[in-house]
Amino acid sequence: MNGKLAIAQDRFIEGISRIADTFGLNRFVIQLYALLYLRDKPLSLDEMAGALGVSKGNVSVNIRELEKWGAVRNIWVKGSRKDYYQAEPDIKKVFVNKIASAVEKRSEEISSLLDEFGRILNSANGDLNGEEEKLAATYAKKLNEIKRVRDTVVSAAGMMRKIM
Amino acid sequence: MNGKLAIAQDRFIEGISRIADTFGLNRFVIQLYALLYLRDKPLSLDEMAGALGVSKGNVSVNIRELEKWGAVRNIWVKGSRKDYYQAEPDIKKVFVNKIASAVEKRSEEISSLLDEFGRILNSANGDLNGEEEKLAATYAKKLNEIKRVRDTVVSAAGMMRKIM
DNA sequence: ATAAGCATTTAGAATGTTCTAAACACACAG
DNA sequence: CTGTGTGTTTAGAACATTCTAAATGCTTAT
Repeated sequence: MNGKLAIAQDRFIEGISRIADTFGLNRFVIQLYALLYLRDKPLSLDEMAGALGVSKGNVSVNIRELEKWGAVRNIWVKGSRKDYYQAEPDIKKVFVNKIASAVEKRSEEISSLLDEFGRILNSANGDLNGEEEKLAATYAKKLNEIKRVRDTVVSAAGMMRKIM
Repeated sequence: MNGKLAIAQDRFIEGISRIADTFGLNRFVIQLYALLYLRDKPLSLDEMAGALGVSKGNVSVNIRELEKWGAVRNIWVKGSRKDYYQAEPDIKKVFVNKIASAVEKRSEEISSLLDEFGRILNSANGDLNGEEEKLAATYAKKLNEIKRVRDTVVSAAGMMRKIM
């Protein structure tokens, strides 16, 4: 491959994975997707491992993570016994879906945490002295505030899905 | 403090920090903010360290992280030489700002990465054979696609700021 | 001046995560 | 059958992050 193209590719893959890293995504998973996305054709495990300078086992486990995201799919290549993978071409769909579904999932976790918090607060209601009553009231106020934050974030994620 | 209130508080702090962790946020920073937010009054470093079962040095460094976010502020308490900190009460503002500004920052990083990618591609333009030309064209197409994703995400973040 | 009470910094311990190389299991070809 | 080419799993090495306890340094009180 032409040297400049190779440089461009490596630079892109490196940069994009470093950025994704700051959002808690596994750096190498993103590198894998970036490679397949840029190349826009099916690659085998060995080709990916070679292109990224990494072990085959590593590729094996992380490509399946991408499959779970729906970011990548297994391709049948006639005459080869190898597994080939190709990136889902609609990157917008992949990316926005990933964000929106992460938000929705966290939102559910928060909801159930808040429910539990509320239940414990209620169950404490009988046996509180004056000072504790005040604290319990503060907690209850906070609980409602957080619900509103959750709703804002969820609705932004929904909007993102719509305008995508 | 009443046992049930303490349980509610600990459960909340633990749960919320575990959730935030999956977004790449430091778990303990979130615990600190959650504590101050729930209590809704100024606490000293020692009180925080005690409440969270953690060293004072740890609190010292992470509370300043929260200050940088604008999530917490230093409070003067008459007659005490200690530093007290209180949570910014408008959690929605804190939270939405944090998300929106993270998105904006990443967006700039992506923009400059894409610029660089484009420049290298252009500079390669002269000396490409047929096969390489095709690859370069693919790369260029991808570059534009990513720009559109970036714009979608940025505009969702902006919207979130508006509806907050 | 000296001591006491703080917050901060630091060196390194503890913990958590990611990666590799080798072992393994399976399918197919000869 | 046996060997070869695959993908997967695994044990532990390499690396990165987070935390602590102690050292430090600053400020105030006496």
